[in-house]
Amino acid sequence: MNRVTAGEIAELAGVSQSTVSRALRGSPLVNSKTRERVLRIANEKNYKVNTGASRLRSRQSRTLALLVHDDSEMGSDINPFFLSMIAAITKAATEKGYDILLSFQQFSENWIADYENSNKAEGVIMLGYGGYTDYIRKIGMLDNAHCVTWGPVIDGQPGHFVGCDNVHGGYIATRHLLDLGHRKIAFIGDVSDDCPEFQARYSGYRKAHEELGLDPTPQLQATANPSELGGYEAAERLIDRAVGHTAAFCATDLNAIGAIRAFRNRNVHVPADISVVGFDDLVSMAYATPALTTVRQDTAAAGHVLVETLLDLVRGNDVVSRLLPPELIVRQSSRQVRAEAMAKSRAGPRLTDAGRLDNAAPKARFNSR
Amino acid sequence: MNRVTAGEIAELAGVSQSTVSRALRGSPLVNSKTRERVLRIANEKNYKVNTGASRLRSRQSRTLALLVHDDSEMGSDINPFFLSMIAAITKAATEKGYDILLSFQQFSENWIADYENSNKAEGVIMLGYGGYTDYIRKIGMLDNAHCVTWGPVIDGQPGHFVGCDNVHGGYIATRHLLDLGHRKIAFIGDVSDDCPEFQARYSGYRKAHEELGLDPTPQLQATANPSELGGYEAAERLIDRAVGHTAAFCATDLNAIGAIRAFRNRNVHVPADISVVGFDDLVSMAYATPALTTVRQDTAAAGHVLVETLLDLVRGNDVVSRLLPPELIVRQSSRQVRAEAMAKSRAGPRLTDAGRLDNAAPKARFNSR
DNA sequence: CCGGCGGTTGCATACGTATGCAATCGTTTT
DNA sequence: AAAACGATTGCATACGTATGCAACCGCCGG
Repeated sequence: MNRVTAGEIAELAGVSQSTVSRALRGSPLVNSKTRERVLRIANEKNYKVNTGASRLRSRQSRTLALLVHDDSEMGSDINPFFLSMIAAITKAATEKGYDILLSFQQFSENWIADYENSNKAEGVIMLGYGGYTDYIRKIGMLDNAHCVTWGPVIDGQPGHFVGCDNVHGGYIATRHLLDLGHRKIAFIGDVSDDCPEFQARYSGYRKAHEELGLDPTPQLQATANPSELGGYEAAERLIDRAVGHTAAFCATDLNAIGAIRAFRNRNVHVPADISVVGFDDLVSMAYATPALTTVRQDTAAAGHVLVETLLDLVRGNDVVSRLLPPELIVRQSSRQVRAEAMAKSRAGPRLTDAGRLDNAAPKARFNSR
Repeated sequence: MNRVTAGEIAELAGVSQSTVSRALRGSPLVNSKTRERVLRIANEKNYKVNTGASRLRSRQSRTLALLVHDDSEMGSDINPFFLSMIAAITKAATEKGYDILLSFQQFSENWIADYENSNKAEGVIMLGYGGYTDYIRKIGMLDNAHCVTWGPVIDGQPGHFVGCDNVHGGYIATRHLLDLGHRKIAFIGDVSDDCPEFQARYSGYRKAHEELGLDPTPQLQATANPSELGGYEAAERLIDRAVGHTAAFCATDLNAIGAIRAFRNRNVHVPADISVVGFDDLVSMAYATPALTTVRQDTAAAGHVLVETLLDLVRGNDVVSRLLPPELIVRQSSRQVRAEAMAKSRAGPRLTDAGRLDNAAPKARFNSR
């Protein structure tokens, strides 16, 4: 516990407490010689400004709350992508001199107001509340709500959002597969209104097709909740439909991992028989077998933009929702379509497999990020 | 910003500010009828206690700092295991009514004192400071340092540590391989003084051997820093040594993933030719190919123990360092040793591989955690 | 010589809460 | 009936800082 107060530092420095406060906060009112002396003594005595008093007097907390949606009741782990975002956001906030109050919460009505009413935080960043965008938009309409949400950015919508350009992400992923010669490309992911992000990825998928005058049948779309198991089940349904797909674009990396496992179980091998592209670029995707071609979201950039946007909001500046550009990372799960593969849409016994293919493939680049 | 104060609630409720404060904090001095009325009004007006004032007056912050070592300058991502720990710790703190202040920091001398001097936090939990255990032990000697570190627990050492029982973890992993008939088991991991955790895992590895009267040669140990690449390089060295190992116990899951990739590149297949066991049970290890047999550290339990230990410390109670029991999770990367494999220690062309083995193996349990 | 001005400093105060102490009131004990 | 007691409430204050305002000092221009 700190027993040293600004008053004691003042006494030691032969000045008043006011001057100590001003010196520490970098006020131009203080003579540089005085400031130097005060800082030296404060440092010697290991003095730190008492945050309680500072917050009370200044009515500022220099703290941002980071709310991460906790869906652990659904048995699923926290999405690794969010964990990467947490680190990025925290570092960005630290750079700006702000602390991060971390919380994993179930959804409830009054968080934002609570954080600000109690002066625990000056603003809130929300992560993983895709299912609650409607409510968040409502919150966003309140002028005094300092809240930025990582999520779908929709033109003209109320509220403040920062998100990945999912349409473009879906586009480059699909375009990559089209460029490899694939013409029957499945889409694995939820395209319902519940998941605007995934809808956008699907929309990019359609856009890439339309550019080439193609019109993918709805049969090629398989709904999956954004987990590994979701991808697994969706891929099974897809195989049973026998639509002749030679590639699959999955709305998330976890979907992709699940789909690859389902394909393998049915003796459909990636990338020999089918190419797979994911979305997110989770850390471990470079380690998967085969290493996953995917669309990377730049979490470090996202962290900076989220924090800067929120601080603008806090300062009363005008703020616009922002889209961040994703990037295609080509690894080993996607390759040129083979004529024979076009014919093979269902499982059958095969001798080749992922393992051998790795060796047969051109020397794989080791992507350890 | 909260314009509602306890005084205003008091006026509305027809009581004094003191009574409001007491009612909100659950003091037994308040009549239950009065308390009810105060709570109702406070709720209606969406009143929240101003944390600044509360902290100043009570000299408590009801906040714990969570310091995560940032080694991003070394190009490596944050260890996924720590990310899992962060979530667990935060949830445990929330249950106890404490907020978590999250920070990713380079190592510096004065954190703990700084957090407490400024009354930002009542205590500190440190994650990922394996390389600084000596310094942390010194800190631990200070009576007023409220700090618990996730790390190696060593009998009689000063300071407060909570950690996994790495010796036992190493033991059960190795014992599992021995039970499968393996007799030449490699150890991949750093056994230098820098990494007491890994030393402990190695010690468990030796203990399992000694129980059967075996004495693994030092040739079977390959040093690796705890990354995927470290495991990759160590495995390559191991293969070149041609010591005839049929199994490998890796100090971390990332090491294991890297090693499996290196083996595959040399046409040594897991688990056909060699069994591999990891350590940590990262979320994605169930998705790896083959799904990794590993030693799980229960992060949820770790979070609870860390928080409870720290709170005990804050309250001035006696505290003992605690070891948490790890658990062996058997998946597909380990299997009974084959006579022929004993002879084959170097790479040679093979037709079988992980993919086919998955199908040949007894129906693999899908472990999605 | 005086008024004034820029550069520094100190004084006094308020931020909103938690808590020791005194006060009040109704009830029980002697 | 007086006294004592328990339950409940209000009063008054201090926590440590940030900041408006006044004060002070040295110097310049008039």
